[in-house]
Amino acid sequence: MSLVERKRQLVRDELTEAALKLLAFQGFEETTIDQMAAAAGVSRRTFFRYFSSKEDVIIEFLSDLGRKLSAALSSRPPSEPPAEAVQNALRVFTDTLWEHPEKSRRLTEIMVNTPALLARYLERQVEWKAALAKDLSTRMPPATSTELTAPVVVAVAFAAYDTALIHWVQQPRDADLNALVDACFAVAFPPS
Amino acid sequence: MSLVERKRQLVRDELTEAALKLLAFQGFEETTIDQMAAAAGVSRRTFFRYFSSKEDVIIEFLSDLGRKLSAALSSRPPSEPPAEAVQNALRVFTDTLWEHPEKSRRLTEIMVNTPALLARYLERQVEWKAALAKDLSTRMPPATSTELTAPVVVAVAFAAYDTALIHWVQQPRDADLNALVDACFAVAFPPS
DNA sequence: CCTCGCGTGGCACTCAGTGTCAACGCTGCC
DNA sequence: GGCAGCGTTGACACTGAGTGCCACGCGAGG
Repeated sequence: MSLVERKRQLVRDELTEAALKLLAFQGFEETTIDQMAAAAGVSRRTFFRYFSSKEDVIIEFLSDLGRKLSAALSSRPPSEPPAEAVQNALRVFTDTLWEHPEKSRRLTEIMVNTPALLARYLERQVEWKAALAKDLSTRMPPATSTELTAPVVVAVAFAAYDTALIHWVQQPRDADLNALVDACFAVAFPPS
Repeated sequence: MSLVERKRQLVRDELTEAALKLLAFQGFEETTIDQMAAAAGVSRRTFFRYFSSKEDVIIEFLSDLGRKLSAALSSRPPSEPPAEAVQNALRVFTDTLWEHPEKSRRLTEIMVNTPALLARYLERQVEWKAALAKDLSTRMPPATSTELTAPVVVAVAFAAYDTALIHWVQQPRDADLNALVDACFAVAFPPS
């Protein structure tokens, strides 16, 4: 990584860190961009050169998750049943969180409990779902499926995952997300 | 309804109608509140006395749907299996749309295709889900269910419904929403 | 006739987000 | 060393969303 790139990364981290500190004891709505910028020692204008909106400071950590999700799905063996393939693809989500467990936990907590952020998250999810449904429709057994099958399976999988995520942040800090996800998937896709 | 109430309703309708006209050939983002207010012949300040945000002009039609949904669920017979009860409760959604078919179709189309509006819709849905899950958990067969079962069932039901809704607006104007919903539910809750 | 209540419009203000421009610093080249 | 080019930055101005405040007008009732 070049010098300029590392400098950019430094400012970026400074900004997110400052934002997290402020959000911790004020809310999200109560925190202004001026405050975050000032806390990170840059101007308001510079803030917008790193993040396109106030929500982005928090939401950014799931920015390339869409690509990772698509890649994960298409790398599943074609023989795998659709529901199972999506379920396994969604593990990259948990894996990504596991790279920074404590930070991910904090971020998810804030995200779930802040309507504006949750809305942005769900907004992104709509795109992910569309992409995954497109991929998945190519691997559906043509006999038993309609054009609705793939989208519904994807939507159901995300519904299960989100339910697990929401319950996770309401539990003690060391709760096991994977176990919750598995439990939710077991309800959503009952083993027949 | 008293005189003042009818006057308020008149302004309200004027405002939504004006907004819809403007949104039709400009986008949502491109339409300003000043324009809507001016088109309805009131001041900007008055606009905010009727709608709490720009999105509200469009989203408002599903304002008391949450209450209706909860009522519908609790009026389902206790003997009904949970998934079926939620599915049947969600029919009030379609029924509400059916009260003004052509208008509902337009509104839904705009809503689904405008990220900001879709986000608001999903935001509301989060609340509805929480309420329904709470209701539903009281009618779960205790033997086979955990505390996750009710939330997952509700989330899956909404996932199916939303998938139907999204597909509905991509189809010809006279497409049957009920048929789509039933098809999506059949995938989400396969008859065992 | 007066006044109480309410809907309204106007005004000023904060904050999010964007465009523009001039200054600064680094890098490479003469 | 000086200079040109390029990217980062900060300052300023501007639009649009959303809110608080106050003063005006109007109908209802004493």
